[in-house]
Amino acid sequence: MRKRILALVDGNNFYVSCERVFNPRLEGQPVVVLSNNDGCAIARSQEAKALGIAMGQPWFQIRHMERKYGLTAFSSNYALYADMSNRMMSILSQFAPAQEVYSIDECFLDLTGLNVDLTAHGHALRDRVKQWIGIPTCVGIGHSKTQAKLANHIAKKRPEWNGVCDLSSLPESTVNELMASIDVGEVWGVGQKLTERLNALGIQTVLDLKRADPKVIQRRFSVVLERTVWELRGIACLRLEDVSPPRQQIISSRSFGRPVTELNELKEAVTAYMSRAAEKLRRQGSIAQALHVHIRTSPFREDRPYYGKGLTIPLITPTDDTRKLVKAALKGLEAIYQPGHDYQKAGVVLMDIQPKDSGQITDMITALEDDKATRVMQMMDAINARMGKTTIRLAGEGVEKAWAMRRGRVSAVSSTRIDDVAEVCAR
DNA sequence: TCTGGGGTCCTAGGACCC
DNA sequence: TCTGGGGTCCTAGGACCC
Repeated sequence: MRKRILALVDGNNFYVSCERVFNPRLEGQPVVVLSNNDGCAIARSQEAKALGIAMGQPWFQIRHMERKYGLTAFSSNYALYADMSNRMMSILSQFAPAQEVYSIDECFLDLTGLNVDLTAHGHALRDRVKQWIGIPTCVGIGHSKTQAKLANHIAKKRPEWNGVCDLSSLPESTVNELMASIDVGEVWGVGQKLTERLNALGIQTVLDLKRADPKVIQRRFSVVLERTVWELRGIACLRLEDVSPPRQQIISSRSFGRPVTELNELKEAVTAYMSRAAEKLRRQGSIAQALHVHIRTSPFREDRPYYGKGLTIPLITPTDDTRKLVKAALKGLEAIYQPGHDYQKAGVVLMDIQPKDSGQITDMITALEDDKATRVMQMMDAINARMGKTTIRLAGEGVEKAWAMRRGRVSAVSSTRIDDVAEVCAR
């Protein structure tokens, strides 16, 4: 059987690169993008990494670097990043017969059977993305997803590769040398806990893991890690998922901009979060038969007792109706709410998700009601799609939204909103 | 003062059944 | 006094990823 050839392409410091496209003065400067609520750094430029800023580091710990080192920070602007991502994925799709969009900033490409110089092909797609949308990328190529991931890591960390590393064209001995020089913790699927356990067994490098006995790994760890061993050896165990399966659960949860104590405000937040989750549910043509609602105080405050609780609620009949889902979620919220706490976060999860048109047997009255509800929801979604999110929403979401998150440093959505384009041009 | 959000998969263990 | 064992289903929690 012919070996597969897979590439992993990803945007370097993707969110930061998106901001730089519309603000070229940030080139060469330390830049971070902050999480929701401007809580912590979730993307860092090379210069920011060089300052020692860690992934996920709280903003309050690094904000002094603004003055000291000229650090620039942005609130996350997901509308912008999603739009840039779509453009990037669309360009990359031209370079391979099959593509799996793996996350907002990376995709796998199936290059099997392509009669080209793979390294040259990698440089060509990299140049195209840079030229057309201004995003720098790196390309890793190998015989499996895990190899492609590893190759991408090499392309990113070692400048001598010029952003493209093709393990599939290298002699086995060279690949092994590279693998011997990389910690096992860099392997896709090996996190902190597994690294510790592997190290305890004397498995320190990627090569050590590649050479481990798959059966022993399966017995002492899991079938997942056994698969990783085969993948490192160039035997592809993971398929390219070019059609994205519908979500099995849909989460909507957020920290508040300030502590919330009143049940009424929590109700507003849960109503808003469930509304967003239900929109996603309908967009993928599904219904949910259970939901989960949770609230908690800040786990970082040592001066107050922690309180967190969640409740899963089964629904008698599965639905995609925002009103029914909100009603159930609020009932759950009332059951877990305790007065006297400073709540910091709330969230909802839609679960037991099924396709809507699965041909379930219902009685005629239920069918008529469902039909009416479907039309109401369709109309709501259509209006919101045209006029902007939350143009029409449930009254329970509230108007003031004093609990809403802080986003003090958000950039303009330069690629999609015409008002913002004007703003960028006026700079 | 200030610490993200959204996912997947696997495993262990309990409940239940025969 | 003796007090099974194996299979299946479900759930909670762990680990990982970006």
